[in-house]
Amino acid sequence: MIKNNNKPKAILPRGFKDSEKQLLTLRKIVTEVIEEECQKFGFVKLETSSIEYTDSLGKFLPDIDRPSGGVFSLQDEDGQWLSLRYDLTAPLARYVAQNYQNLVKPFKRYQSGIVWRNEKPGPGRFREFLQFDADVIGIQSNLIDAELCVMVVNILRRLGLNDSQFKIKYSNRKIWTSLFEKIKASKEVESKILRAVDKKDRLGDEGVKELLCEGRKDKSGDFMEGVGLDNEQASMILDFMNNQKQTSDDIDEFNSYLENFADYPISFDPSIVRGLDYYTGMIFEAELLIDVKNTKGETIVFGSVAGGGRYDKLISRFGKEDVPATGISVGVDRLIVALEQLDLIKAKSRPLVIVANLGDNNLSEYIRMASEIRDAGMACEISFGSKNLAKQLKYCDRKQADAVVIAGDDEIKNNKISLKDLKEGSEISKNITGREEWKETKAGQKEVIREDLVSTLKEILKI
RNA sequence: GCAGCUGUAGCUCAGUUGGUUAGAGCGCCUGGUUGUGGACCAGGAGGUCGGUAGUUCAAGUCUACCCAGCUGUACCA
Repeated sequence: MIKNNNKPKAILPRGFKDSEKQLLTLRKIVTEVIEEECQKFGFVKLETSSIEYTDSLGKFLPDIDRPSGGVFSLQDEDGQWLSLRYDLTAPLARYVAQNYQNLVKPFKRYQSGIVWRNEKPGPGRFREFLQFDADVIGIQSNLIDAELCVMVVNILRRLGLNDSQFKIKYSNRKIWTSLFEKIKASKEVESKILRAVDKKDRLGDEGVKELLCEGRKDKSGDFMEGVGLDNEQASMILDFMNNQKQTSDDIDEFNSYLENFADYPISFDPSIVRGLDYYTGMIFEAELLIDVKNTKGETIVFGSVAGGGRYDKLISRFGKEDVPATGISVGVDRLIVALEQLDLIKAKSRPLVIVANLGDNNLSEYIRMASEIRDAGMACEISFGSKNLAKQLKYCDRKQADAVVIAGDDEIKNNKISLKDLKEGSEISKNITGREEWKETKAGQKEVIREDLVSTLKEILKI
């Protein structure tokens, strides 16, 4: 007996998945809506390469201990480190810096593509996923940030969400500066505070406070050290984080655009922080307000489906002068999960007709019929395997075919064909219990003359 | 990375105080049916019990270590 010991296991690395018809179709539908909306706002499509030099992606240089911390990296023949992109913004910054002279400014581009992250996958979080980005390079004004938010609302509405099912929250990085001065926070502590505030949606005010002070235990009982602030400092931060009444010059300008969109669900929320270091001004996030269930049927905190903000320093990293920039990313796959649960999108596919094969002596006729059906815009395949009709019908069932053409020697001799509406047949069969009755009923089946093949199929498929 | 939990058939799981040949449901395959999908009936395939070492007359069951998965959490440009 041959042992399997040394053969590779047919399994996928964790955090990766094969994308099958359903997902691919939905991706296409959603992406088309997003792209159309971007085009309406004057954005132009760009595709950058999947691999970049690691150092142009950011500060994550491979080192000996962690050759790829967060990113998938490999070393080129000349010793240079290359990495798969982890988002679409860093490659955009490189592209703009590289082609700055030739670009029309402001440069508005959108891009849709797979990105890779070498980190631990969680429920609904993969190491390879589809991201969508729209960015504007070269406009200082916060009006364009507001316009991006309006565009996101348009997109979500067009995908079928109503205004009670999502909201856009915005804030501005700069408003924290004065508070940090008041509580005399060092640069390092500033980062820790923002990181704690960022967890508000998941941990609530209490959780954030624990993180700001002595630390907190997670669900498994593991203890996380806190920032070490005293009670008074923590309270000031919590008050600030929940104070909806603040403003700043940036926010005023942003709002002057939004005044024209009073019915848009866009509101200020100072607890929006988003990432770190990277953003320099306005920041925004699209949050779904619906209950989303995981594969086990448990309700989960879904988090944001889109987010972005202003990053005025990203392009100057390449030794150029500062270029103002702002942009938004959409997590398309996450959005699809939500839209599917709300039953807002369905993957429609071309109706499929199968020509049953009841003998190779009729093959020429089967091929002619298949061509006619395809010419009429339907999908059609000829059964080339078993001549057993039961097996062929089982195949039709599993393939979710809509109709089957049954034409054996008798039919062809008499210029007839039998057409079976599989969806109707499946309905009829629910009321049949006996085997003989089932066989005789030929549910959903009718006989027509050969010339009526295509027209009858169109009737059955309602096209 | 840290912590908790879980590893028995493709999937979901049962398996008694350690005791003979490790089971069930679902799924899969074949036949009933070379001219009718479902249901039904009959039969069948499929397991290094996560791994290694140990305790024992005897280990799926007990012990140690390792590995993997899940969940939480940290980091996340």
